[in-house]
Order: sequence, then C-alpha cells, then structure tokens
Amino acid sequence: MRVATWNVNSIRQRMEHLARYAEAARPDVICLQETKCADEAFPALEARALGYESAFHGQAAYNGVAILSRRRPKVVARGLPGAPADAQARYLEALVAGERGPVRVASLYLPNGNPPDTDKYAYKMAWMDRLSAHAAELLRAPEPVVLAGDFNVIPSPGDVYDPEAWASDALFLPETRARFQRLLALGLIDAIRALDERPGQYTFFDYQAGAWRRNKGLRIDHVLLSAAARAGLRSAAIDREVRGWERPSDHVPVRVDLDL
DNA sequence: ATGCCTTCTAGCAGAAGA
Repeated sequence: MRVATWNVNSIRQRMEHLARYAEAARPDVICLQETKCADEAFPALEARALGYESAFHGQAAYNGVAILSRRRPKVVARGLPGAPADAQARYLEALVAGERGPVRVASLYLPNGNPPDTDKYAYKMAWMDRLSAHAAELLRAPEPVVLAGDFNVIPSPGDVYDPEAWASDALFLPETRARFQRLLALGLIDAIRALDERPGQYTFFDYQAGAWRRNKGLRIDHVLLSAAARAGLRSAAIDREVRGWERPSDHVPVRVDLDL
C-alpha cells in the first residue's frame, strides 16, 4: 500500500494540485493537513471523483486534517485523546484496508509553537506529550501503525538549511527535538531516515525570500512507522517537484510504499 | 535587524503560519 502525507495549506485552494498528485503518484491513502475547512465544506465529492473516500476533522480557517483512502477509512479517533476540551482540529486516526488486514493510519498536524516564550509553545509541548502517551497505547494494538503528518519538528541539524539560524525556533529547540526522540524511543521509526541518511531532504520551503529557489528548506513532515509497519517498508520519498507547480502549498508530499 | 508570501475571515486589515 502506498501512503502519502501532505500539508496542502487549504484543501479548497489545492484541489487541482491534489488531482494532479493523485494521478502522478497514485497513493492508496493520502493524509492531509491544514485543510482549513469546516467539515460541511470539505470537498468529499471532488475527492470521490479522484477515486478516494474521505474522512475529515476540520474547522473554519485554521488547522484541519483528513484521510483519503481508496477504500472507505473507518475513523477510530477524531481529535488527539487526552484533552477533550481542545477544539483545535489536528488529529484524525482511522483503520484502512491493507492487503493483509487493517492498518492504523493517523493524519496529524502538530502545533507550530512559535513564539517559544508564549502559551503557544506550552501547548505544543503538551500536545507532544499527549501524542507520546497515545502512541504508546497504539503500539500495543495488533495492527501496523502509521503516524503521518506535519510534525513541525526539525529532528536534526541535517534537516534544516541553516541550523544556527533556527536554534531558538520552536521547530528546533532542544525540548522539541527531545520530545520527538521520545516518540522514536517508543519504537516508532522515521521512514525517510530508515532508508536514507543524507542531509538536506526538505519537505517545507517558505513562500518568502525565494526559499524554494534557494533550496532553503526544512524537513518537518514525517511518516513514523511501528515495527510491524517498518517490516513492510519498501521505499520512502519526498515529492519535492510539487513545490515547483503553480501556486503550490509551501509543503510537499512525503510518500512511502508499504508491503502491508 | 526586519520583512519578504499566502491563506483565512471579514469586509479591503489583521492574524497565523514556520
């Protein structure tokens, strides 16, 4: 099964890009972030025309996540467990049909957290703690687990064009990176890094200052795999050419092929 | 040192993103 994750920065602005990407990459499952779209406005019929059934958890203007699947996804969590009052639409988890049984797939949009001296960073830290607690639960389940999305975490200096310039940013602070490492320590594997250790493989290029043209990027979109999912990992790639399309998202898709 | 650009909503300016 081929799974892609993509922060589209508004699904309604990016339907043509989604159609073009679906045609070119032919993923079986697409995790979307920053749909910026209330549930009643989600373009489910357009997605169906592309060959996908949709599950979505959105809100007006901000955030919003979705899972598109060739076969109807069965939603098992809408919102990240552990804070029922949290109204930000950042987490959706579903069971999707693999060739040998169900696969548990989450589409997540982890908080940015900037500026770091505000409650936004505290929210990010708390969200990451909740994600770790929930991931520990998931890893006890029988199905392979795929956590895919915009983590807003630069894991290592090789994942940013200028580590020193980003040293005090919420995406790269030691506390942020330590919490990401804590996720990996639970037994989750970074799919890109499992197959390719080269630095400079970016998934985000800012709209400003010619970041794309100058290859000034960040690797902040990730696919994390449980051991069972890792055992099926055949390839992982970043579809960076999408950033060169007309009126693109500032993020590009990350794609994995899983023999599951 | 700061803004650069793009999105949203509301209503043509401000917030958020990373």
